[in-house]
Amino acid sequence: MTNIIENLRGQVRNTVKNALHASVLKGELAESTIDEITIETPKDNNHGEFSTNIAMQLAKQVKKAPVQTAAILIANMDFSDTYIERAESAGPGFINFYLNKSWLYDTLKIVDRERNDYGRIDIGHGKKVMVEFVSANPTGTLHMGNARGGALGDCIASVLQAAGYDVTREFYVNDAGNQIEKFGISLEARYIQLLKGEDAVQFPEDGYQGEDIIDHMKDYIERYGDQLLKEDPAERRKKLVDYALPKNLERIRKGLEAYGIKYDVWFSEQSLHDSGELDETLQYLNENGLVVEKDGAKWFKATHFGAEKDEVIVRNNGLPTYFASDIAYHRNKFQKRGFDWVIDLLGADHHGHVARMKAAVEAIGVDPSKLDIVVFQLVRLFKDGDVARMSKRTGRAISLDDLLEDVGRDAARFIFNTKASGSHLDFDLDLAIKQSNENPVYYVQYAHARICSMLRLIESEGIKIPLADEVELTRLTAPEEIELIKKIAEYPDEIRISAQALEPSRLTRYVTDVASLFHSFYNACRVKGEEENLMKARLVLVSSTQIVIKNVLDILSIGAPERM
RNA sequence: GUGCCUGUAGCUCAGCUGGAUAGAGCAACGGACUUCUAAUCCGUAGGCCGGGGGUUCGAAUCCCUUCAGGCACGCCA
Repeated sequence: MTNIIENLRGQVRNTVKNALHASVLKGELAESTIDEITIETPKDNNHGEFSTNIAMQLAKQVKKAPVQTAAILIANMDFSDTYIERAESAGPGFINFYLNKSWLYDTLKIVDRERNDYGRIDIGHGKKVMVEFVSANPTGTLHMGNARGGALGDCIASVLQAAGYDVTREFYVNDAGNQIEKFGISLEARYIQLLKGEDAVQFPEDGYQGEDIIDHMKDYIERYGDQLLKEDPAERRKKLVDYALPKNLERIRKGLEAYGIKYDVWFSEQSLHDSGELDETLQYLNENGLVVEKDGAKWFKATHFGAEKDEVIVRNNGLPTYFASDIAYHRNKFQKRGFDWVIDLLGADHHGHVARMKAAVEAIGVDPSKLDIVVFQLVRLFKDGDVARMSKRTGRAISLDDLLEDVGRDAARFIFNTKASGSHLDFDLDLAIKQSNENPVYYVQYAHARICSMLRLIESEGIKIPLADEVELTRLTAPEEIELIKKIAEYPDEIRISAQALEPSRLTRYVTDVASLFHSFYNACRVKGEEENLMKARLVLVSSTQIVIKNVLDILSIGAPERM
């Protein structure tokens, strides 16, 4: 639960703040106001561990050149009880801070103490947050878009858990409304076609063309025969939907589970109709003057809340729209179930939903900042060097099941989390399948397996992996060792940033960096066979690296193999 | 036409709240296995940060404009 970097940053910030006070008190600097002292981490090692640009920001107020201000501040700094060794003015007026190496050795002690919990922080304070993701129509199978949304949503949820939030993963089941109608009509058409021939009935223009619909009906006929031919059509469609829908849902559930995703709640849209919550919501909006009638339909005045246009919530045939259910659904999330923060994941093709959903949340009296909608860009699939166009209409998309079979869960989850959600993702199927160095997931897993192998060998020779407190960590001085420890120290802060940005893709990059620094260390330094104290110190470092890699892969739900 | 996303090395992408000399992986080229896993490492090369303006001590980052690609603009979800 220790964020090392954050603590150090705090030390630096306080040092600067105190120096600023002291300088003003002594009359060396004019009084000034500054919102916040920003402490940044320079990318160049020669610039120390931390730096601040305060002297440049202050230049105008104190009417002094930044370099001069920096010098005054440095002269007034007190480093006692901190890890800071020295501060230097550099460049146009930066102040760079150089730390005493002991912070690195203390880092290894923290990792050793926290073990599986290393990296966990508590910025969430147990706040209740829901992450709703995938929520695919149960009328068909899962496709590449769902696969990206799934990997992203699940990892966002895990990162938030690691950051101290109380997280609920939820799948919204669209088991009501228009698309279920279409589902029924499609099933019915296939049912009749299978029994009476292709030409017996025309397949509806906007029906679901997928093979799975036909398969469902083949199975149904096998079990129950043709008795539904004589049935009233509405009743017939209902029976077919009642048969196929649970099967689809079960298949979706199993597919996602194989992908490493387990939901806490499967929430039924129909339940909002049955419980009366949908009607209540419509009534609430109506009573608050947020509904207008036009052309026989009822519209929600989304424009009142900054949206571009109003939205139909009840059609002129009297049926509520999907959007109406979604308002009731969010009312349920916030008000019935008391979530403090709700995160919805949406594919870019639904980004039009963002503005109206925000408006709707405000309309039901909830602070819209409590709703975050993460819009992720669509996936372009490459195969044999060409774009493999996926078409939902013809049902020829690559399914999640295909993906898991061809690519595997680890590679798929890793690749989907290498890109920021906002960037378009090219998924190279051939590369993903390849078990070679071109495929980044193996690079990380290999580092882990390599460490496990080293530790196994050492232990087989009767040497115990020592505790960090028992060894001379100051023996670790090689640049490869220092860089690796620094990277390990960053982990808790990396969790913090990933959680705040809702970007787990940072973690795949982070863990790749750890692996890379480890491999460099491995090639530069030997462990087994070294002088005993050095070997022990390195064993602690190697073991810490293993812990960090394992912890990150756990968050991403990617396997950490002990052998490869 | 309007709105949103994206434009950074040959390819795929990082670049946090504006900071110091723009990074990584892959591909290319040259090296390293009698020693803890070579699915590895070390090195070389590769750039008008789409273009043009502006804001300021300082811009890949912020603002305006323009070009290119993706997506969305329904009483579908």
